[in-house]
Amino acid sequence: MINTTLKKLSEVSGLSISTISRALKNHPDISEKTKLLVTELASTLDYEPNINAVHLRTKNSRLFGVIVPSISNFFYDSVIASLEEEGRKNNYSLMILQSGDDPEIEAANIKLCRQNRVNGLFACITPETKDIEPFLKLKEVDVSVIFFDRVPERSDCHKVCVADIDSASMAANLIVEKQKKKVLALFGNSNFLITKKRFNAFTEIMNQHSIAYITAYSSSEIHAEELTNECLTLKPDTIFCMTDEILTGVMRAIQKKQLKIPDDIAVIAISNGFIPTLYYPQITYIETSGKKLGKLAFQSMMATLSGSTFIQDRTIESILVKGGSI
Amino acid sequence: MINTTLKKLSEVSGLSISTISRALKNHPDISEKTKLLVTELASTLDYEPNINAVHLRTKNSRLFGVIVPSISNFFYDSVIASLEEEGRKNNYSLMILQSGDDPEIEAANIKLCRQNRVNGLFACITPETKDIEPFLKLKEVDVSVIFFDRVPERSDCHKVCVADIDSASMAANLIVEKQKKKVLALFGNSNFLITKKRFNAFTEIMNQHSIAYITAYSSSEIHAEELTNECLTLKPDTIFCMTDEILTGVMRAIQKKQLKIPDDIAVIAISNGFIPTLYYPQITYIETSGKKLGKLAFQSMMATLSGSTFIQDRTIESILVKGGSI
DNA sequence: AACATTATCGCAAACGTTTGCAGTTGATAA
DNA sequence: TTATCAACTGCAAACGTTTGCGATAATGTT
Repeated sequence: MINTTLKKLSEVSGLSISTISRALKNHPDISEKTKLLVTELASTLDYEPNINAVHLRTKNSRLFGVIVPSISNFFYDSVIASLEEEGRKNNYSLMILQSGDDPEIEAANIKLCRQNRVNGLFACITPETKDIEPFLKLKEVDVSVIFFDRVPERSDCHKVCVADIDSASMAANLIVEKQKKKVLALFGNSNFLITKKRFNAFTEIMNQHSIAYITAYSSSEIHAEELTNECLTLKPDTIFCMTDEILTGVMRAIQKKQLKIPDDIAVIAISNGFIPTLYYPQITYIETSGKKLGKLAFQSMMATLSGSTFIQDRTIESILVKGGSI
Repeated sequence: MINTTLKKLSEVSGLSISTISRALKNHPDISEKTKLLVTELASTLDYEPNINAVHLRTKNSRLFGVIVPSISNFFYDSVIASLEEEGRKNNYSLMILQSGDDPEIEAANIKLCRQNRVNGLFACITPETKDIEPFLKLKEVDVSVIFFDRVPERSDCHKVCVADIDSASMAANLIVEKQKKKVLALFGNSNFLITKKRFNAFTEIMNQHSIAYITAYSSSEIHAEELTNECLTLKPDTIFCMTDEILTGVMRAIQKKQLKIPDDIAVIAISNGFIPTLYYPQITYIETSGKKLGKLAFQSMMATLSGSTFIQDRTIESILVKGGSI
């Protein structure tokens, strides 16, 4: 059997298609009697509007695209959840796309957004994205792009990020406060602007207080674990982890070596908040909330959609969540 | 500016809309010269077909809906990733919907699937879903439904599940093998068929070998932690965790009490594979692979889509992954 | 030269909606 | 009776595609 359409409702009821259409959307031209008749008929026949036809006709998809590296990620998970929640409130749907950090898939995703005539796009770019022209070209067809988390360096686009400098400073200052002497600091992908900023902020404070430190970059759990194993020979008293992935790798190494936290070694991380709570004592971390980011990104989107030409460049401030790891 | 359409390409090139359309899809009626001209024009004007119009006209969305409780979940994450991978290969898109285990949102999601004219639906029902008629009604409009993981009890629908009885038996048998004497067994939501089956399989083996056991149900980390704290006073030598959520709760309690694994207490879990690797020693677990489930579910979908009337009822077999926790 | 064949291409309808405008009622007022 | 008005409802075009069919021009065949 085929789907119920306005035409079918029209045939069954004897009313015209336009009357049916108007009755279903509570148009004042239609009498209450007719409305009741039509809505009842529609529900018994399980009528659902064909959204393709609606969007084609109205030229409004009420759809946002969102491109993330992967949905299997504590941080992007919560960003998506938050975007969806806001979207639901405002009657927008989400088309979730994963880039896998592959620029080619990213390009294909942008194409999908165009084909689907999204009203807006939330984008988190890959480490290898050199050319953001395809994103900016979307503006020509009236779709606004909000970059989030991993954003291009140029200033003529909307951005929403978690605190870069502040979060690293907070971690560094806590290390200072706890009078630590030798720090192993592990940072994420060095291609990202956020990594550079955090690196600079962190090391600056270390330098100011003449705290010895070793730094390294790592983008995977396994690599972080290996790095930790190597560097533990240098006897650091503290390890700083810029991401959840790094933290899990570091913790594997620490646990394997049976080191006691925080006595043998202290740990502090920047995290979305789940992983640190799995250990005992729980890991002290600087929270970078995906939920807050999603909410703010949505606000920016709504602002540009309602005509604001102002370039949005916002930051989520971090908070310190104390565990017992330092 | 507005999007480029076939009409616009037609006006610019002087060719008819139909010729443009056929040229772009490499129709044999069109000469190579014309094709080249059209494709070049299309790419300079950034033409992307309006997918709404295409779907409306062709009556084929090449879209699958997938309803999960939440995408922030190790298991459903990997199911989705797998479905997407298969979908990409077969040129299908995914509409990802979260129910939040709320039957009302689930109903709204089904409605969305109808509106979007999905070709098929992968559904994981909520614990409170009593009436699956809305799902089955989709068959009337030619969309096939594959239930996965949490499935209805009735037999007239397609299902793909992880091993229920086997995975519990494997865990139980390992406990027997290790000559454990007193087991705390924590199971998930008691509404689910899979929980009942695992419960029965597990307890049967315990009974056969006269092993003492305490059982309880838990659906959250916090509750699992509380339960563990209470039951630890009974001095079990082993804890069995049916889900990752339970495992994290149990581990919190164990770590807080500073118990040594596996000497003070042994732990064994049924898991998707990530959480058990975070601890040291790593937790021994029965793997229930979301990736495999996704792949199999997709196969079932393709089978029914290509006309098979055979009721698919498949199971992913489990494998034992040894850690050092028992 | 007359005809058949092939290679190209265009016309127009259809998919299911929405919506400006015009048409049809019935009642009321003059 | 006729004009006026309000309350309803329908007509038809448009959104951007796809596709069966028919038209035209070019080529080959006898």
